[in-house]
Amino acid sequence: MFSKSCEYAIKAMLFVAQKSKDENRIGVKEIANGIDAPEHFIAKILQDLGKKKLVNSMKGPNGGFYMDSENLKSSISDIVKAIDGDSIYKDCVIGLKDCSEKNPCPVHFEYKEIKKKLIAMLEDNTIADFNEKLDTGKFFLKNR
Amino acid sequence: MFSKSCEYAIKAMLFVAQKSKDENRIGVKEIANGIDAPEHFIAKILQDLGKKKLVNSMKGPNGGFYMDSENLKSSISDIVKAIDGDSIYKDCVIGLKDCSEKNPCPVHFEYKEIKKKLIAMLEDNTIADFNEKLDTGKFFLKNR
DNA sequence: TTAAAAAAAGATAAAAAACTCTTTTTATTT
DNA sequence: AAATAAAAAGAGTTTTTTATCTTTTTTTAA
Repeated sequence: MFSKSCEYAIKAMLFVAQKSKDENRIGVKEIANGIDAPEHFIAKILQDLGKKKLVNSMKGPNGGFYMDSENLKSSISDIVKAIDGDSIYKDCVIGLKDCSEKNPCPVHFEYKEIKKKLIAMLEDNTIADFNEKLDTGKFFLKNR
Repeated sequence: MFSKSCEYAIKAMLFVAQKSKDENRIGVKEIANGIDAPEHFIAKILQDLGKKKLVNSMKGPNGGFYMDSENLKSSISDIVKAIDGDSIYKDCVIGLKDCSEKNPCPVHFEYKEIKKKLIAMLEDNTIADFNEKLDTGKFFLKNR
């Protein structure tokens, strides 16, 4: 469904949000560790997310990644769009270049409903929402 | 969602089913053309599907691919499993190695419902069903 | 004002996926 | 039996994705 980069991106964002509360910043190494991802690889991804204003960062000692209140309002959808683009939103399941109501592939109408639900899910859940979830201790970003 | 190979596989299967009615066989070149896919590449994919008994073939002049009544009973799910394996069925959306009811990722329960519908769709639709659809002329496997 | 800590940037490498080309095998038709 | 047509098999190549390593820049703190 999502690329590996995108999976890492989602996990990294949730992790940063969780760990960077009250002015705290968190380093790439800790993030990589916390979500079980290759350090240099998520560094790249976070740089990318940073350029796209989904996360903030500071260089130097005591630097790291963090989120401001604006960042916390992002949805999973925002992250997915930033990393994988909008292919999930517009591409045909079986790869028809121009699949539409007027020119539908055989699964077009059946998938339409599922897609709608999927998009709703991605758009409705904000980072802040997940923050609460993770705080309950009942959800995980990696398997110990 | 699906790999390119899998997308081609689905389209090729539907195309063969449609074009190989009453004892007819259809060649790789025609299939490639009919679904707008690279010839040698789908040849491989069809070989694979053939080994897995999802489609039949004959060598030699007048040979080609065709489907028997058993083959027509396959679902999209069968094709997906043959090509992409069962990752769609069992993998976590954000890539947790062991994501389960007891050890859920933050989106586990939201995605669960969507996944259920997706799988139902893939399992409920047989090649025979699609055959009827395509016969109406209102659905397409490629953009002219 | 220098040393250290951290992200940013750049460059390279490894692995996987997508695609192509060539040869072999099998079946058919003349 | 020979020529031919088609899939099967094998062996690349290219492109994309994933991952790593190195250098540079920025910031802080001693």
